[in-house]
Amino acid sequence: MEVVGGPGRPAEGRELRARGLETMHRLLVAGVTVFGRRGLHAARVDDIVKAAKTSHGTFYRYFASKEDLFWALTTDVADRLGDLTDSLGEIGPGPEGAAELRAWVARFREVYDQYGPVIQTWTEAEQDDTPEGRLGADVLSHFVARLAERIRAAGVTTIDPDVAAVALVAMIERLTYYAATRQVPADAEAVTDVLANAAQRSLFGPT
Amino acid sequence: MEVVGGPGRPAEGRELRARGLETMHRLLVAGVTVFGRRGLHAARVDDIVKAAKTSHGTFYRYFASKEDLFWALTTDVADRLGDLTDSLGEIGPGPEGAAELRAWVARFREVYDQYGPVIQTWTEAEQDDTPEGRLGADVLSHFVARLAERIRAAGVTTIDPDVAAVALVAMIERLTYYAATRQVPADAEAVTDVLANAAQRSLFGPT
Amino acid sequence: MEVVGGPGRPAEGRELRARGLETMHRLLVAGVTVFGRRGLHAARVDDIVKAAKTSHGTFYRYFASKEDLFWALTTDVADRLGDLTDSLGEIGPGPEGAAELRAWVARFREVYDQYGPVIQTWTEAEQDDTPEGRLGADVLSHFVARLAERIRAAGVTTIDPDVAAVALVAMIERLTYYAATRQVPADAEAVTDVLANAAQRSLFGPT
Amino acid sequence: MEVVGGPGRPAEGRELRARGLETMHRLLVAGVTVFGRRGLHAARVDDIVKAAKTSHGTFYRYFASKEDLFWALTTDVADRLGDLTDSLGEIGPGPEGAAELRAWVARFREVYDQYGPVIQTWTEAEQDDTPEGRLGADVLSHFVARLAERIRAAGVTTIDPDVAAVALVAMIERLTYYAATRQVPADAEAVTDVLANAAQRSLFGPT
DNA sequence: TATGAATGAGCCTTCATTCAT
DNA sequence: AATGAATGAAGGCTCATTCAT
Repeated sequence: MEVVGGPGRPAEGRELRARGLETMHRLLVAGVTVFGRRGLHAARVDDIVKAAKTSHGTFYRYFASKEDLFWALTTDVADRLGDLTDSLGEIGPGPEGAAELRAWVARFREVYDQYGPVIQTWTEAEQDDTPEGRLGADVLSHFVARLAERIRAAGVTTIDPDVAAVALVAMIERLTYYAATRQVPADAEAVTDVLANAAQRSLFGPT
Repeated sequence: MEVVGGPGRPAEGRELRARGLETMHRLLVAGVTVFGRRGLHAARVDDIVKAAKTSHGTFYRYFASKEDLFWALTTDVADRLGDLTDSLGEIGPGPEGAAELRAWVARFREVYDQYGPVIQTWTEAEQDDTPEGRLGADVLSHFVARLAERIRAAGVTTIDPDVAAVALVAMIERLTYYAATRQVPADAEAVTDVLANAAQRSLFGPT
Repeated sequence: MEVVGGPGRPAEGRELRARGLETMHRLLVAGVTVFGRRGLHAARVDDIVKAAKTSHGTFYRYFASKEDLFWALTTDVADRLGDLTDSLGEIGPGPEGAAELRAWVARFREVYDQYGPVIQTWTEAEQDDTPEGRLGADVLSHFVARLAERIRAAGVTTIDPDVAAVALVAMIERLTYYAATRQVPADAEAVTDVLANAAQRSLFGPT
Repeated sequence: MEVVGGPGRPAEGRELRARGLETMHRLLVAGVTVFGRRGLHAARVDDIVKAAKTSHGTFYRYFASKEDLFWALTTDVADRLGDLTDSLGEIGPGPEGAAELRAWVARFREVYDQYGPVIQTWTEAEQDDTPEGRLGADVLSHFVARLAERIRAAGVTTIDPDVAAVALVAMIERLTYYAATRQVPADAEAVTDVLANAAQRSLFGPT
């Protein structure tokens, strides 16, 4: 569960030296862990700070609030999922389409391995009605819309593409979650196979 | 979003007169609403009490704590889902199987209409490690196991029944959620159709 | 140092029973004391709460913040000073004018006995630029303007009425303060005499 | 608002090179500004450090604490006011006395122009009960006592010299403050005239 | 049975001060 | 001599829960 790239921006426009950068990175990683363990509301800044082996004062040097850290992480995920979304190529009933779908699901899982806990927390009831609170939902909407477009492009007519897209994303997200948290007795590959398979078959019938 | 039957048990074993029953019922209903709007942690007793048009003191006459109310609701849902689980008959590639599945999905949606917000909150990270906290997860596990059993009984071998069951439940739950919260532009019937359809095709190929 | 009338309004529009009213009153009185002892910024809610023999939670039932309590007190003083301002009758070189002025100074001292600490805190540097922060300054401005008007009406020309008014208010406020805090070895009557006397002589020459 | 002479003593007894002196001077000036803007308690070291265009670490090379800086400034003002106090010559009903008083008020204003914000902050409630905290009050007391002595020496009997002295100082300080902060629509000369005039007339009758 | 006032532990946030470079 | 990162004690505020009426 390592956070690799995430730029992350300091509260104001300060320039950060290597040390500061490292500290902020530790906080981001700790955020993923703690939000994943307790959820946004129940997570205490104290937990995050302890996980990052730093102090309260330091936390607020880099993030304006607990929520700010969460949004920073959300933005990171949004970027990753945005890239992922755009990377879905043509799908279809044939083996190439199946391979494409499978590769895509595999890449989704990679993002999930890093940011899963953040994504899960998006569903923590109704992140209020602030623009930031809706960010998670927006990312998912965009994600779904793109998939629907691909399904439509593939000429699927036996099923409503929009609804199907939601259903698929739901399935992928939840199952990946169960796999990541080991609530399902199957390894990553197997789960990816099942997902790609089920998706393919739901859309196009048996391969 | 009305809570109809809910057994409802007072904090201790007191006998309740009509008025008390009424008050408790209002609290249960308010609980569903408020937990759905804000999640377990962010929900304030004050919100619930206001929604139920009663007072703090009264709340604690009926429930030992905020969590107690939540568990009461969870138990209600558990009962409902337990019944639902057991009601799933034989499924298979034929039209009878498809009808069975569709009817089952439709019944699931009924429960979801009443208790959706509670079910969603089950996913709020890490309901602690108390037995009650795990109740939600347990209910879902049982639900999934039963479905896996039915899938296995139907002779499906092209796909791992356990994994497939998780995937289906995930899909059903999430999509019903989107439909219930109107995040998906399709009416209840359409969504039920898509779900039953996709499930059937994932498991048995095209109908 | 007793706060008598001050309506004081609860955070929202709650109706208050006798007990609540009494608690709020204790908080207002405690506020005067503590703000007077430590100033607005250095005063801790904890101090106020202890002085009022109540708890943190209770404090926030009645006031949204420390500043809110302070503004409530400021509003009270503003009312009192507003009344006082309007009550200044005709002044002039004769004995009636002198008597009027003396009575007015005496009434000022009464207000000061109750709310002095709040008035002093108004001068705590630049209460920011919020409307509330400026309230204190505004009250004083109005107070001064009214006095200037009376001076002008009395036909004083040897001295700029506006400047003279500021000077008088300054003198009255500070000296009353020193008297109230016993930093000056003279009793209330003596100080009132000196003030009325000095004012009268500054404006109209010796009596 | 420039701090010119200020002895300036480093935290310990270090010798300071030109650069260090410069830095310390910038901190003293920044202190006057910031304390004036926000008061002693609300002023943040961060504000001062930013205003002086230096860093936290540097601040503590020169001053042991925020209060230390404040006391340094207070000591400076004390010196200036001490000189001023001693410079008040004979006053009396005649034109020489009037001229003396006027010149003295003008000199007071000069000090106030430089250190006004510090003097104002002296009134911030209860500078604790430390010797340093009382320094401001002590300076004023001494100032008042000296003036009272001069009044007594001038043979004034119609008014209590001690009380009159306090009243005059209060008037001078506040009015100078209003003039310095432009809360009064009159220029420096005019205010000085009014003050000298009012003082003279209060003590000795019309000139 | 119901109400609303009171309590206080707990969490978020700030900021004076110290430390490492 | 200077910088900026780090620290942690304090203090504001919230909210679950209890109490008195």
